[in-house]
Amino acid sequence: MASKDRILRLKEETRCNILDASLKIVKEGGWDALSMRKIADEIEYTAPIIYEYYSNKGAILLELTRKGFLLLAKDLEAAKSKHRLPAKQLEAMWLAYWNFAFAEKELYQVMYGVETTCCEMAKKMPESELPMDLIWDVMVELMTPIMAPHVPTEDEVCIKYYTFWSVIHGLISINMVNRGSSAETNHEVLKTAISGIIRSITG
Amino acid sequence: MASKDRILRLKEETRCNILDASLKIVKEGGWDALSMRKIADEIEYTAPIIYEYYSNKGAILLELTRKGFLLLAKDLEAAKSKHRLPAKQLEAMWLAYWNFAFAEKELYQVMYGVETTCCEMAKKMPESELPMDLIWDVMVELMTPIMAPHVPTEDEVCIKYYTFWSVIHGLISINMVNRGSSAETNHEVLKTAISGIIRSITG
DNA sequence: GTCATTTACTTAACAGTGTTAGATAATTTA
DNA sequence: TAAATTATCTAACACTGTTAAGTAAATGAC
Repeated sequence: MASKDRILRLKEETRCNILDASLKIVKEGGWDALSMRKIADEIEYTAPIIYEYYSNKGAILLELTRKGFLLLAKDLEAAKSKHRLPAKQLEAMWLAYWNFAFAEKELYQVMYGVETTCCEMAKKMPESELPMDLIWDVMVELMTPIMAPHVPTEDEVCIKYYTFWSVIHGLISINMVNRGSSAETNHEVLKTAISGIIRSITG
Repeated sequence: MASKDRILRLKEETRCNILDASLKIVKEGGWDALSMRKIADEIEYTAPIIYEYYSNKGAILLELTRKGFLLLAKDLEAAKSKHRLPAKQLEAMWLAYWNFAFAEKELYQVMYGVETTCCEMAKKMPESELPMDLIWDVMVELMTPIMAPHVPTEDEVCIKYYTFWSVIHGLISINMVNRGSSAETNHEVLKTAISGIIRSITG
């Protein structure tokens, strides 16, 4: 029954190919260009086949966001591991977050609903794999020592965390929509914001 | 030739009706529900008629964003006029910005490309009516005295302004996508962020 | 008032979308 | 080899934005 395994492996492969094809199409022609028939073309099948791997187009987008968050989490972990001091780690992580958004622009877009449909989608995500919940724990762990000697309540940490997140995400999305100001200015804003918040957190 | 005037007035009215109908449809069924045929239905015409008022669907969205920014600008002006101290004015304006985003959720979405298509659109906007350029002047005027006695360079003001904007917009969009945390927490974040930045600006 | 012209509006169609049902070809099982 | 299962495709449905051609109504000139 080794053939069963081979078939299962092939199925897993086309499942993956569908995602790859989708991302390729989006990278080439934007989110509007993404259609079931084009995906099918790319993987050399006809459209209905896709529905044996994903229940609908939304499921594909959902899987792409899942993939995106996994990648982001990996990047953040890597950034953290490059430093020892919590403050430095935090700074490196948010910088990595920023870099990810532009390196994987299309993924970031689907992750944070730069599209209405995705917006609805994000709300349908199972609690356990919510966007930033994965990273939340790590961040909180970092922020608490930074705020020492003051021992923050959970609420305090929460507020600081959301502020942090907002600054970065806001900067990114304004940059994407509003074609932002110069790259230098942007990086300046980013650094100012990060160090400013870290300073405001430091006890 | 008074009939000419009446006809022109009627035309202007249906032009407006198209926008109203669009907004109504979006408010009832989300951005996905918006279609030319549904708009036509709403204004009791057939679809092709719309193309005599707007060259395509994108033009309708563009006009909606324009309308949105005008409304926002009015709200901000009103908020400012309620205070005398620059710091208080600035705070009130950003609070008004926040309130607008949720009171006119659909407009805010089309304004800041919570949709890919809109994203592209925003880039096509004529320089003169760029999203925040209208408000820019007012903000800068406010920030300079706050930063006194230090006389900031244009770059410094720019960076502070962008930081401000990012915090608020980031908070809003994270809230919209990620169904945010509790309303109290959010308001806390908002106030913390606003007062924090104002404090960091104050010379 | 009649006729020609313009304007207002509709119907029909094209090419595309997501999605489903039914037919067909290929493979595996008995 | 025959039956049953699986893989795949074709055709269709109900939409989408958009355009071209046709029809009815209002307006103009004589």
